[in-house]
Amino acid sequence: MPVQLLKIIKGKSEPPLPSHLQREDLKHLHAGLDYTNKYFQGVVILSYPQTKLGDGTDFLKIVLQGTYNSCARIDSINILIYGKMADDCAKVIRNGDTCIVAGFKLAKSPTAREDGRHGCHLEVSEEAGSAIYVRGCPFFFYFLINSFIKILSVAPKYVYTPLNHLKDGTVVNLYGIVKFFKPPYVSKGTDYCSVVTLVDQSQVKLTCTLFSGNLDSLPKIYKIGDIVRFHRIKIREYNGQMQGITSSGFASLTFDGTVGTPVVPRTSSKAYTFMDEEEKTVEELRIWAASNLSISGPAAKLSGVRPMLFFDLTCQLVGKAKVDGSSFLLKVWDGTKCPYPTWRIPVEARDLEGEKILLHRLRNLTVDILAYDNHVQLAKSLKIGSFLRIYSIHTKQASDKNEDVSHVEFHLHGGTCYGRGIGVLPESHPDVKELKTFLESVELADSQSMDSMSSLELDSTYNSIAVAVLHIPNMLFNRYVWPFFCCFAVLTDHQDLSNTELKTIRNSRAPQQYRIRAKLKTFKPQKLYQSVKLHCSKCNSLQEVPNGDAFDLILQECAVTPSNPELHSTSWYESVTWTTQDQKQRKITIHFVKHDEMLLYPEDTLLMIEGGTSKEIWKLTRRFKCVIPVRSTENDLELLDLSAPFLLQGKVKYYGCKQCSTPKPIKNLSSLAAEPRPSWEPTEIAQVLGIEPLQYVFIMKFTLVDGTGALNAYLFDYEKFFQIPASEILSNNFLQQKMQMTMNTLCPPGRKLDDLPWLECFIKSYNITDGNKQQVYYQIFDTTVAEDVV
DNA sequence: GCTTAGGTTTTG
Repeated sequence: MPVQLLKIIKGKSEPPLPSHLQREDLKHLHAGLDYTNKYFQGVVILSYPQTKLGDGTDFLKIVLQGTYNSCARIDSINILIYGKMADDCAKVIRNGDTCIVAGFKLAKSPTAREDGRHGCHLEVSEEAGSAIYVRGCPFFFYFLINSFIKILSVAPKYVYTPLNHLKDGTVVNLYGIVKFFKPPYVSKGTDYCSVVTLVDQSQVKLTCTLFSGNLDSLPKIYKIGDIVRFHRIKIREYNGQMQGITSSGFASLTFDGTVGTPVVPRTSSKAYTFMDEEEKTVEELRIWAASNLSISGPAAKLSGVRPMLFFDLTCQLVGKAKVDGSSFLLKVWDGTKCPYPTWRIPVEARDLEGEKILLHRLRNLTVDILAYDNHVQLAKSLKIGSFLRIYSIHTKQASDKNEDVSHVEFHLHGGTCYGRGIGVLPESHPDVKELKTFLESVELADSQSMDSMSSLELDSTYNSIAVAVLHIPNMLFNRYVWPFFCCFAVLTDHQDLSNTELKTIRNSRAPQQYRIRAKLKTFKPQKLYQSVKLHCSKCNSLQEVPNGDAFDLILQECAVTPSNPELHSTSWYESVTWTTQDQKQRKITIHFVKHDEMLLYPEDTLLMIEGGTSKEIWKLTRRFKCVIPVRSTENDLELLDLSAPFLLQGKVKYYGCKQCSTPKPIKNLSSLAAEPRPSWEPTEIAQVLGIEPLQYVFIMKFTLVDGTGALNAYLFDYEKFFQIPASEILSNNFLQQKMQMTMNTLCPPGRKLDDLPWLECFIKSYNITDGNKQQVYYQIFDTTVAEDVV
């Protein structure tokens, strides 16, 4: 078997390689030497399409990256494979596979000057007695390598054309804010169609007509104000205006347009570039839109519908039924009750799809929506239980025959004017999460009331639910609109204590607990970011959060030590080395920790990195679950100095206590990796690595007054007081704003003492002995800033 | 490779 697949079992190849073979390093390959008993090992980083030579011989060229040469400038070599072996290899080899090539001939590489690879290439064929052993790279690893390469490569530089610079007959990339859209619908041709009108800072509008046979490859726009990035859209002139139309290779990303929400692209494309620069563009468009476009507030609820209007409804599908050829019935609910009697469309029981019990139980909360004509096909395909946004539903008032009572009808008329149509929202959509939670609370209330109430009483319960629901859109609105947001009260947990005057507290012995009513005269530090510290719960020490420069310095120092190739690709991680494309040609080594080999998701993967900069590490944290910076020693990988974070997850750097940590071998991570679905919790990682984790904490000094006296109380808070995790505030502008707003409300700058708001909170007193002097201190506890609306 | 639609409410 000249081409053989190997498995690695406990670090050894299975079947074992012939014992006479010796491994040869890339740098020892020189023309004219004898390589009969040598083999070369490398990772496939590129394979060209299989071809035939002039004489009909099969031919395959692949590129291997050596794994023994992490310092060398040239780290890859071309392998030319001839005859049947080329055919065999083409069938099994993929990027990321480890290849062992034995019985090769060495020849001068004619392309070395252009491709920058080794000056020689290896030639192999069955006739020459060569053998190739391939160790398959698990698919997930292959996927990770590609993700990794994409993140750290110099990404192709896309140029984006402003909407006022579009020219007829060009294919361009562009950004825009969605001013109007038709959700994808079935066209009269072969494809789905979606019409999208965009606008940007140039105030110029562009209507794009997008076609695709694949519903998924059209942009995932859910509301006006979303932001899109289109690649390779063709510009044409139509009726004297520029028009966009899908061209081959069209791709799109869609973002929520709300200022302050995470910039996460919605896309069906697995391979897309999205870097800091793109994030900045989206944020700029969001800010521009917020002050230049009027984007409507929260969507309507069934409890808010009026007859004779058009509205968009976010709802869940409970039942569906065919009515006739040109109309289709959708039974939906959103947890609120329509204030008018609504029509019921009679259908045959056997035509009605949906859970009978649920349909009956929710009969007073569901409404019948009739979808016509072109919407029928899409309506038919909807899954019961899915979450929908139905655009431009028409409510019509009509009287029942022979009766005076009128009812409201819900029509989704034919055609796509005004964006009329149906969109399926993914479960991950924030509005769906919100709706789901609400629906669950309604169902719960419903099932509880079912036991004790008659059906007549049930109806009145629904009415009261509907009243409660009316407040929800306001809450939604205010979460993101800061000028209307205010926290004006401080709530406490223990309701049994009554208020104590500050004078009384100052005259009492410690330790004790009190509830107080006081004003916040002043607080320290005034620069709020200075209030964030790192705390060790074991030795109770506090320290400043190291700044980013310190981390960079440590990384630079570590990068001097090259990665030790002996430590690459073990039983529990796979390693890849990468040379940066810039002048410095730095080596970066990534060790992907294996867990369940079936897992395909970078976002669940932990990796260790050697030789990266902090910028590269942050890039990796955006795509992978955890990043641990490490360095090589002779025998093992180890953590860096504990002045550097031992782990990065999301936007948070996790530090360990220098006094209390006793770092254990990195190998201990493999025990976590062996779990079926590791959660990679920072605390668990810290534990197996022997790290005593430091926790981010807010430390502040509040000077409180109440007319009877004043006292200084310390705030020591991980999350509870501000409802903001201290760990996240340093990397999140939005949270910083929120904290500043909270403090401005508790202690408005420039306000006289009389005009300050009253706060209620808990404080406890305690004694600190310093030498022979005893002093009483006060600390705020069990207190949360309440959010409310002015 | 070509078509589909090309925003501006149905008339059930």
